[in-house]
Amino acid sequence: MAKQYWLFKAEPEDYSIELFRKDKKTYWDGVRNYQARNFLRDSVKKGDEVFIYQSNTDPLAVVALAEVVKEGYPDFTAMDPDNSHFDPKSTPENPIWFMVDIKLTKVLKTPVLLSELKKNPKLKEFKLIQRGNRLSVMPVTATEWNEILAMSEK
DNA sequence: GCCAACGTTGGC
DNA sequence: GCCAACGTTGGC
Repeated sequence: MAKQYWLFKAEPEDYSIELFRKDKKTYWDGVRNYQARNFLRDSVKKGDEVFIYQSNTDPLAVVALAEVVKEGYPDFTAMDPDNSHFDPKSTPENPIWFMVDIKLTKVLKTPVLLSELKKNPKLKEFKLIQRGNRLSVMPVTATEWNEILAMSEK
């Protein structure tokens, strides 16, 4: 299958890029939205590339690139009562929530700001900038991927 | 199965 | 802090 591209959102309070820089590799836990879950469980494949986007912070921007190193498997934080993402409905026999593992490929020298993405006419269709979008895992087309990368290298 | 109420997300 | 958008819940 051809390589696919994704965008993962993170709030720096939850998981910052500084921490990712230290970890190098991490499990992407805490996704509690069914549409995003379906992507993680069914569509995100090993070798796919991922934009890491920081939300609810300043600046709002795509800040790093990552690569999927392990495909969807049950999110164990949903089964840990002490975890803030605990969901009693998810059990080892019947897990509801899924995660993938990613490794850091590159921290962008110049983050691509949300405000810049919105200004780019080529990215009019990009899901992230659509009004009301709340998905924390979303597909990115190859065209969008390349365009956004190019914006970072200026 | 409908839909109002409620909670959360996330930009501003 | 506000609020629009949208997902989820629960009464009927």
